Formats: sequence, structure tokens, C-alpha cells
Amino acid sequence: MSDLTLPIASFSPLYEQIKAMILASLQASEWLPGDAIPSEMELAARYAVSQGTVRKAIDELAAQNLLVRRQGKGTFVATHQEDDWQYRFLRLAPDSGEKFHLTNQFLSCEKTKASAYVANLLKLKAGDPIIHIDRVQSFAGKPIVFEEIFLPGVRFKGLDLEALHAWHGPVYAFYEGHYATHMVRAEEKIKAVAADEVLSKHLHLKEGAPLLSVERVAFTYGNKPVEIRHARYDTLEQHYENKLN
Amino acid sequence: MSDLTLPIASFSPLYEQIKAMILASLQASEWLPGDAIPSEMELAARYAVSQGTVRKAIDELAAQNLLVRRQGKGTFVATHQEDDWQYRFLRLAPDSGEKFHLTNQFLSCEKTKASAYVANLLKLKAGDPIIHIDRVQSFAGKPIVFEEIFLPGVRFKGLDLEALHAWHGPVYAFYEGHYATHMVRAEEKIKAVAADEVLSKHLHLKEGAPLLSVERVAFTYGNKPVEIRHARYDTLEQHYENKLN
DNA sequence: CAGTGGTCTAGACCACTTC
DNA sequence: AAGTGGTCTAGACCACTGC
Repeated sequence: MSDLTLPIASFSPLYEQIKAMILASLQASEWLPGDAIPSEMELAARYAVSQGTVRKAIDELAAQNLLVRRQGKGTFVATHQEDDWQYRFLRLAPDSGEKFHLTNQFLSCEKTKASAYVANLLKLKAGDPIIHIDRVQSFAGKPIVFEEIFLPGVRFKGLDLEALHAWHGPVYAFYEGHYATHMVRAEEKIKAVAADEVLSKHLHLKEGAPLLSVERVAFTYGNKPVEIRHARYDTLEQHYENKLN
Repeated sequence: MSDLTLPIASFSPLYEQIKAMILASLQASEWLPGDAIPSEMELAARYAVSQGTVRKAIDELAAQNLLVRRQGKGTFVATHQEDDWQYRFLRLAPDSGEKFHLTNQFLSCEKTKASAYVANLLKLKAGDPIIHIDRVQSFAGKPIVFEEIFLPGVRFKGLDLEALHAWHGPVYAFYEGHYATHMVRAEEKIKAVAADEVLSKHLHLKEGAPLLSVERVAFTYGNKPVEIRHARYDTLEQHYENKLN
């Protein structure tokens, strides 16, 4: 506390710099989701370092789920289009433990203007163009999830209900394919709330029934927030699962 | 699917074996939480491998939060007694973003027998001895958390209200100090529920008010479940926070 | 200054995938 | 057989801590 000299970037190891360069290539779409990046030996030559140093950089990016290593094949840019990654961010699971396939129904997709609240989370200005999507997801015929999605209108220009209806698969795969936007990580804030009139109608519940409110902000490369998702889960026969380490 | 030959331990790298040996030492309490383990060079000599191989083993254990590296000082066994780790498993945070200090009040601590449900989660038999603790936690004078804790009676022999009242600090630090039990990881299942009579009384709410139900199973070394904790959070002015990668 | 963890290298070799 | 990621080594040197 007595020493106010800030050691800003006092020392930056080589592999950190290489990590930053790989990250820059990802952010610049030099390598696209699903693509293989150059081999470790090639990268070592390109950056004039040893294989071990490149490995350490890739190791950390793989640990953050930005890259995926496949022995004998290569190192690939992570994508939500792979089967195992389709539900990477979904933490809802049935109490019974059986497998879980949600059917999806988009209700609306409208162009509006950002409220102060949404603008703040997406790092926009209040009044900036926004796309607002409503959807319901069902399991075994019962509606379980009501979700509102907010997207920045500039990045997702032209998105409409027709395009969504034509798509069959996870929304994050849709973003990758149509808007070159890969979601890297997300933050969620969870509360218990009472169902209001709208929610009770969509989820076939009584007004006042307890629901899980999950508000997510999802980020692309460079910590850029590009989606807000406010979900309400009916947790009567399913739960939100979390692991603490 | 056509090939049923199971490649069980078909190949196990050296560092995995060393990881297992370090893990065994931790599990056997050869090194206690807070202690420094031998230096990388010493371990390399002990196991007759190079420093790099020991490093890789330690790296992975540190990534799982079992060990903590401190440059220039050594490598230490993780502990819940360190300031930064006191609330390692607490995901509740105030909406306002201010810092959060919960005051703790233990209500009861009774010896009972395990229900089939609790026994199953703790890998005991129904009817085995169990310790059942109730507590309330408050923030700024308002009761916010009601928690039931279930512990195996054998491991936590002699635990009573008096001992709990005498303790000031996180419960997991108490377990470490008094019962040589360090919590390594936990799994939580979250639901939204309505406050019943008991809950509404403890948390000063109306019956039927929505609450977050968080059921946690906590594990020591060797994936051994040793605590069940069923919490109910009032999420009116606070939320459960989660990061998805 | 000695001891600790942290970085980096060059080279050898292993395991896995593909052709 | 060639190419990829994965393991392991021996040795040099750097950064940080504490005596």
C-alpha cells in the first residue's frame, strides 16, 4: 500500500505475446470457427520461437475453450457447430437424469431501440438499434423455457423471424454461420421470481408460480458483449446445474 | 460402436502417474492444507524424473485448485483458511455490486439418522448417523439465507452447537481445522421454489414468495462426498452469479 | 545470496490420424 | 510413411522471496 509504483506490464513472457498474436488472428477472422490453425511447428517458425513456447500459448487458449486440440489431426478454432458443443452454455437438466431434447419455437423478432439498461450491458447508447427476439422451448410437449434475446442491430442487420424459422439448430451456431460471430464465454445472474401474467400464459402456470430467472450476457473475442438473453425456466421437473471448483 | 475392445489405461504418461502420487500424498494427509509441498527439484529427484515433468503434474493440480503456486516461495496445499479462499464456493452477490459480508447464526445442530435421499448422496446407508445443522445468514440486518447442512456422523463425531458457536469464520475452514477435511469441489442443483411456512418465518417473507433453492454436494479428496447443503436464498436484492466458458 | 517457481530451448521420441 | 499433437529430458537462465 505504501508503494504506489505500478508494475504495468513489467514483464511479459514470450508465450503471452504469442497468445496475443494468435488471439489477434482469431479476432481478425484469419482462421474461422471449425478451421485448423497452422501446426505447432509452422507457428514456431512464423514467430521464431521453439515448439514448446507455441505449445504453452496454445495450451492456455485451449483451456479457455478458444481452441480445440485433436491429436494426430491438428488444432482447431472452437465452434458451436460441433455436436458436443451445441449445448455448451445450457445448464438446465431434467431431474430424472434422462437426456434432454428441447424443441424450439420463435414467437417474434422485432427491431426496436435499446433501453438504457440493455444499452449499458451491450456497451451501446440508449436508443441504438436493437433486435428483440422472443422464444419458447418445450420438453416432452411442455413449455419450460421462455426467453427474450437482445442483439445489437448493427452487427445482426437483417435478422428476421423468417431467417430464424428456416434455421434448425442452436442459436449460437446460427450466429456463427450468418453473422460471423462466435460466442466465447458468458456471465449469468440468477434469481427466483414469480410468474407474471405473460409468463404464466407462455409456460402454462398459475400467476405467482416460482420461476428461475437467468440473465445472460454473452461475449465474442475481445470481451465484446454481443447478446443479452433473459430466460425464465420452469424448474418443477428440471434444475440448473453448476460445478464449483 | 463396432469395436468393443476397451482401451483401459492403454497409455499413461509419466506426469499422470506423478499427479496420482502427489494426490495420494494429499489424500493421506502427508502434506496438510496450508503447508508447502517439497520443491519441484526435490520431487523430481524423489520420482526420478525431470523438473519439467513434475511441473506439468503440479500445473494440472493447481488448475484444479488442489495446489497453489507462489513464485519464489513454493507450492502450497490449498486451504479454505486463506483470506482469498474464504468464500470460494459462494456465488451469491448483491445486485448493487458493493462488497458483501454475511453474518452467521447457527440455529441447531442435531444427531439424527440419514434419510434414504441424504444417504444416497453421501454414499451411506439409510439410517446411518447424520448431523443436521440449521443456520441463517444475514446481510445488513436482513436474513437472506436459510441453510440446512447434513454431515456424516462418523467423520464429524462430536460436532455440536457449542463448537459451532465458538467458531468465527467460514464453515469449510472449521472442517479443516477440527475434522481434517478439506473440500475440493462441489456440485449444485438450483431451482426456484415458493417459501413455505418455516422459510417465510426465517427469512421474514410472505408465504409463497419465490426463493432460490440451491442444493450442494461437496467432495473431499478422492471424490468422496462429505457434505450436503440445502440453501434457500432470498434473491430480491441479490443474485447467484455464474460464469460460463 | 540461496532457494523457489517460471520461462525457453533443442532435440529425441511416442501416439494418433490419414493417405 | 508423413504429418500432427503429446511427452520427456537436460540444461540455461530469469523473476521473485526472504534471510
